[in-house]
Amino acid sequence: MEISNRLTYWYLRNKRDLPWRKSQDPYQIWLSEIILQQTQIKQGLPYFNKFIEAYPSVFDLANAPLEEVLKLWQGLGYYSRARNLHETAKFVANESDGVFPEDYKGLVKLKGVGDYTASAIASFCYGEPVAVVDGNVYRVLSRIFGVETPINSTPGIKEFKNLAREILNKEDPATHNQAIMEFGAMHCKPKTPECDSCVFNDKCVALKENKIKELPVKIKKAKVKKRYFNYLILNSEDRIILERRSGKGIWNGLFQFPLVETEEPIKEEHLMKTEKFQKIIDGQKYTVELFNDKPVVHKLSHQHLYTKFWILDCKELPHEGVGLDEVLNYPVPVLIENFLNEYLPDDYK
DNA sequence: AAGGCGGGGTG
DNA sequence: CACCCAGCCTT
Repeated sequence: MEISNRLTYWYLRNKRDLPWRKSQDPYQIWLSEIILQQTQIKQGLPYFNKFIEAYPSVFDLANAPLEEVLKLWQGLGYYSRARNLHETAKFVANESDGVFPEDYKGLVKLKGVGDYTASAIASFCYGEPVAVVDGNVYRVLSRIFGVETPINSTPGIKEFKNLAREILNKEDPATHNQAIMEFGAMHCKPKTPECDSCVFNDKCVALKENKIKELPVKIKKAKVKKRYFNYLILNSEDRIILERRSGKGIWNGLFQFPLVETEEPIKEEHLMKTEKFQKIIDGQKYTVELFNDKPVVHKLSHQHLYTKFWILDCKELPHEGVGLDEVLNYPVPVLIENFLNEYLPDDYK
């Protein structure tokens, strides 16, 4: 109880004023938690406001087309969150009268809702005494207790969940959970924690043993892969070809131009010999021009995409295509959006 | 148990 | 440059 009291004491004086903290509506809490998965509040906040404005209720979200939801989500990343969000909204609206499950057990069955998110909703909305463990909680607990078990190992996940349970204030789990996360985000920060003014600086094991910089321990993951993208912008009378990505890779459900991916950087002569290029150009006349002399490097967490945009001016498109005036209505990766903002004439924006 | 999935921000 | 972020899903 001692730890929870200190966290709450700190929290009540330092907490940020955030829109979802004014609400106990499971729809709003759920929406905020999905948006904030692996996402900092500063980045997620404008998206939360956009979504609440566009979809005030779970029925509004459920009735929207997936493409519209993806377009609103554009730029936030991890797009499976948006697809799961939409699917869960349809489930709650159509199969459950718009009522969310009212405990952890029911919540965790929803698509896109795991242990963390179910615990957050259950404690914030219903006061269920379940402990949240997110990146902030790992950091705070590992430092206060000096736990060196890797946070992304199976034993680590169990150990930290148990620790979080032990210190949980079961009288007010909502405030406790908010407090420990906010404390981790704003005070017990990864790089520059403010130990001098910390409410735990009399007992923090990491501080005492000078291990602040080493904790929490995390197992390193594989390094980034390089990929070489060549996008073909087939332009005929201000209409171009867009294709929808599908499958298990990046950007599933988003739109892009016809893509030639190669193992190595590629020159124009080689590009023209590729199967995809021949298929898309289909024997007709065209002129080709490289839009960007140096490849655009787009960095994801685990891939670096070296990208060239080739402008192909041709007589007709292989199919109807999309007018330049409506391209920006499609959900696209930031890489494509950035290109379009350079390529499109101003009157199309 | 391990790998994949975005984009923005920090030191 | 490395590391982090109110994690989850699939294999």
